[in-house]
Amino acid sequence: MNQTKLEIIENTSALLERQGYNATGLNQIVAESGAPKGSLYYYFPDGKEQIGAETLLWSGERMAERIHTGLSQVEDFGEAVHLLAMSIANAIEASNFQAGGPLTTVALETATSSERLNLVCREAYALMQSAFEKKLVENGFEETLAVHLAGYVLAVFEGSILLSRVQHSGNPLRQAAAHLKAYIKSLEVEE
Amino acid sequence: MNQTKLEIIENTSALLERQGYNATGLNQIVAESGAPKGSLYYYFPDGKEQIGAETLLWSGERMAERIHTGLSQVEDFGEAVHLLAMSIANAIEASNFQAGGPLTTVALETATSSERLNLVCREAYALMQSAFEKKLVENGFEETLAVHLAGYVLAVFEGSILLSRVQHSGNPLRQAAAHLKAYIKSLEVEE
DNA sequence: GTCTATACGGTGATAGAC
DNA sequence: GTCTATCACCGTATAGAC
Repeated sequence: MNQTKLEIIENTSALLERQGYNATGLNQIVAESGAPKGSLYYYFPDGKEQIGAETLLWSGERMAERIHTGLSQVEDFGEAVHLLAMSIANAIEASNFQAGGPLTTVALETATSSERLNLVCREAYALMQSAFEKKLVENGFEETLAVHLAGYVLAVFEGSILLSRVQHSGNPLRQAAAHLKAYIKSLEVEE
Repeated sequence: MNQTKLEIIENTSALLERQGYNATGLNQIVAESGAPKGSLYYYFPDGKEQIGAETLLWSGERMAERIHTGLSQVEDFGEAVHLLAMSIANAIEASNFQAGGPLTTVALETATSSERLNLVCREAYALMQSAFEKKLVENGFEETLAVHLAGYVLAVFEGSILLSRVQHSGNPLRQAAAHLKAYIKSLEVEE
């Protein structure tokens, strides 16, 4: 990918994370990314919606990677998920609660207002869910259970990250991680 | 509360639920609510932010009520939570995924950009969490566990409602409800 | 590929008549 | 209490020079 284009996407990702889609203007994107002002519509002929779509897909891929590498630190799934949640909680606090993933806010803003952005959000979440699912299968979970459980884990992460950002504290995420770990352990025993 | 003011708040609540805060304009609010156009700043001297704040608090109270009455249908907490989730899943589908609570989107949009709205979101979530917590205490859960567990339940609801809205299917919420019920049952046994 | 200038609609907010 | 008129500003998008 072109260097300028990548720079636009990277900076847009950060803006969407902080402000969401509707609050982020094109002027702000070119200002923050330092990209040539006249080249925006050259790289993204469809305008803002295309910038959003490409940014969200790119972000989803990076998030899935982060989940994958985070989970690979420990073999046991319950422990690995707990560790990952703790590291995210620290990162959210360090960012002054402006981090937490660019997807959630935009996904809600566009769930019914832009089909293009909605579809790309679905794909991004699917990538993240797959990362959890893969680790579950490695841990010996049966395939269909792994899919459902991965969706549940994703929901817990998203919900507790939301509460952490709103309450300006990493604790909701940390407590959710503890409950999630306990639940997964109870499933591992039964197998 | 005044009739006109209430009508503005009710309609704003629906708009925030569908579109979020930044996508909702004052013109749209007066159009949709049928309220006298000139009276907006009479009832809400601080403008849009005040409309948002009062709407979110009002919505939070109503959501907490709904949780309370929903949970009171069944005695057992695990069963009650499951039943509530199922009824929300149906409601979300019936709304074409435009429902799911006005808080989540606005809470994320304003988490770091408006202190006033952030504080009112926190209060709204606290009301909802209290509704879960109260039921847990009634079920014999120890106080501090009840608080933490209520926060976890709230996170699971928020996260899985998000996924349901994005994926245009009530299933993420339904599956999360099943996992949540199983986890709660495992805690009940231990007590 | 990148620039400047600009079109055009919509935004939140205010003033002053009634 | 409610209306209309109007403000200054910002949004996305486009045109045309270079």
